[in-house]
Amino acid sequence: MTDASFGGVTPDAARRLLLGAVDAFAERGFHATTTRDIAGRAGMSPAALYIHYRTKEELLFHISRVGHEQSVAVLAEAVEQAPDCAARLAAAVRAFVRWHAEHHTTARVVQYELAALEPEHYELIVALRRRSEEILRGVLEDGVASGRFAVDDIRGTTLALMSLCVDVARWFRPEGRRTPDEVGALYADLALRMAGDCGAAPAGVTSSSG
Amino acid sequence: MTDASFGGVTPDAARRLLLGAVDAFAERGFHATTTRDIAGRAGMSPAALYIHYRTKEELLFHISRVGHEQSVAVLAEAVEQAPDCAARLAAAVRAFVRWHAEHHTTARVVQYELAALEPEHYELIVALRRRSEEILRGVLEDGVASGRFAVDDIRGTTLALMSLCVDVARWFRPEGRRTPDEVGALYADLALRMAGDCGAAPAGVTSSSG
DNA sequence: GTCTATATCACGATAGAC
DNA sequence: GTCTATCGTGATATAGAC
Repeated sequence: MTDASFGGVTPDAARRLLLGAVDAFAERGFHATTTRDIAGRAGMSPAALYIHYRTKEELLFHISRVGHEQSVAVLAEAVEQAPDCAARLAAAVRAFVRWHAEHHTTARVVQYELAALEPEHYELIVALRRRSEEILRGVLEDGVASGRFAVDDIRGTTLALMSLCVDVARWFRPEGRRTPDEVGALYADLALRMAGDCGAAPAGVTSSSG
Repeated sequence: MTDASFGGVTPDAARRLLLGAVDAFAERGFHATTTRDIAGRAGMSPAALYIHYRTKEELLFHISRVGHEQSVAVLAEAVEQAPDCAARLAAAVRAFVRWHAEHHTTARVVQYELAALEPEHYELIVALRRRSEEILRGVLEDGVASGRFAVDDIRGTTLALMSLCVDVARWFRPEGRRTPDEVGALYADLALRMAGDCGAAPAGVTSSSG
């Protein structure tokens, strides 16, 4: 099992099913995954799944909700702790990317299997996702207002930043040449460049801003 | 039908099936799409599909191959025509993004349904995709060598650029607030910033190539 | 709560008439 | 080449014993 994010889920069988579903969905996709496969990974019979979850889709919804809540929390925490807006952007992107790399299995399900959710579940998840976008956009807006960043199209740049961070879940492999932290650091630098950050690059010239 | 990229496919029924498959795969994903659905969109019976294609997977392979070949061609052409390396990067990203936005239906299938391909087909497609990456990396390398760009991690930055461009296919909607050309222009500007382009106008003044 | 066994259904793909 | 009809398979989900 790739992920420790569902440690709080009880009973034990429900958690094992959840972890099995994450792995299976990430590998094959929701529709190509069978309930037999999920139950098998959890060491149970196919029927046992339905004791803990009403449908296969409910499993996906559970994974998506917990995953999104976690990534939003990570992002929000990173933004809170940084002193100025350049540090906030760097910390936000770094933390968000690191989460998507470390939890790439969960993240892949969370980000790329949304279409398989039932309409009302989908709406709920999209609302969560919008919060991530708003946090990032807020950082960009502050930086532009304070003169630290130079961005014409804030919405468009936010969208691009989200794209960049989220897509890490698609290509990241733990056996690859970069650690989650290294990808986070690279992407934080790229984000500052995209934001037109003038104060950072050459020699540690930092102008504090609100 | 959203796409005119398969105009050369004959006979007519084979093309209609291909176009139906593109739409269906883009909407629901490969595994959630039924052969009945594809045939229905083409105005035919389920059995007719098997006159023109051996399996459902063969349809996906055909779409993926043609789509990838087109996007690589668009990218290669853009790179060839530009005079210097900054113009090359801008033109490459602009053209590549525009293709992914204009052909977002095809592009979505091409980029996000690869996992459903049979192993040998998958390998063939991945080889095509690698060529896109190499073109972009080449532009970055030239720019760094000539001193025009400032990039530490060329491979990583290439990966990020690819991510950014390709992900356009996931979120782009024709009814959204930006045209394919506008997204292309924005992303070309962002790409120059990511490359640390020093010779361009001061940060924030988006005088990108248009 | 978990199992074995199974109901029910829809899928991909084929057969054979025209 | 296209149709109607259908085969065989494997899917989700349920029933009922333990």
